[in-house]
Amino acid sequence: MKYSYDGLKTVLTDFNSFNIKEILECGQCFRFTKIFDNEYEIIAHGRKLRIIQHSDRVEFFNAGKQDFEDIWINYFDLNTDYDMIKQYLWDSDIVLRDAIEYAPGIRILNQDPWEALISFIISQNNRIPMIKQVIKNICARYGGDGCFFPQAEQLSNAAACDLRALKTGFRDKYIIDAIQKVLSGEIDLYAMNGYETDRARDILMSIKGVGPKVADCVLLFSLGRREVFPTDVWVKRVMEHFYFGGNKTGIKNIQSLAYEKYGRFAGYAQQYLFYYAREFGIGTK
DNA sequence: GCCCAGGCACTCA
DNA sequence: TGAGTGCCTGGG
Repeated sequence: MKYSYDGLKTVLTDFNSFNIKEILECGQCFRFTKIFDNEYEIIAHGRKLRIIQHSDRVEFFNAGKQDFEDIWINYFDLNTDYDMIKQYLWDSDIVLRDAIEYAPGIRILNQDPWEALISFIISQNNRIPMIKQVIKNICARYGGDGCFFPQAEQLSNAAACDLRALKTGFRDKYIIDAIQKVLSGEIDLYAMNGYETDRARDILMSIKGVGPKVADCVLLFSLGRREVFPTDVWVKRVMEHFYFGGNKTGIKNIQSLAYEKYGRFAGYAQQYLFYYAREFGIGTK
């Protein structure tokens, strides 16, 4: 990886495994807007970033050298060797090869834990365009002038009916519970980096409306736990398709198989599989 | 009008 | 302990 700042933008060159479309549209984040093919606006960590991908370089607008080093390198997981990970997964199981080849530019973003928690609570029993809209509504109402994702403090005065007016639906009470647990200090998301994964998952699941799937998404996408394998309906379908002859099976069977086959890289495998499954509608016919 | 979507809580055997 | 059911909302 090489990068330089030209006074207007930071330009990333000599990179591998980076495709902005695949990164953003593999289901891990919600605050982005497509401007053109290979051009997106992303809002994260209190910044608005415009990003344009060319064949030989990626341009980060509104990102000075300091922001790039302090925020975006970590956010885009640029210090992780994806070639090594893909090679490991490629060797570990033949089923993954098509999925990796189909979207070799996927990366797992390192998002803010609070934003990830609320976003994935909203995601349950919901569609992606609707999830994006609800998050946008919350940011517009509580995120200040920049419409950034509001911290728990900024949401401290929100009542369930206020949230419901922003189209959260029945998830309003879940968001309220998350706000209360964080504000009271009962849960400190930013202290969970040092916890064992199982302990962190249990703590997350003590929040109303947070089950295994939402907890695993928070662990994978914002707490760096790349060994977890969030198993939503798409991942369940694709796993049943590839490993269980298209027959229904339980989440536990799927996850234990994933840990067995993909090991500490199960989270990455999940992303390749999810993207592949959705693009081809695997298991829906 | 009905069905369903990137789950979860709740109820009841 | 596991299966069944209802849930906001809006687009097909």
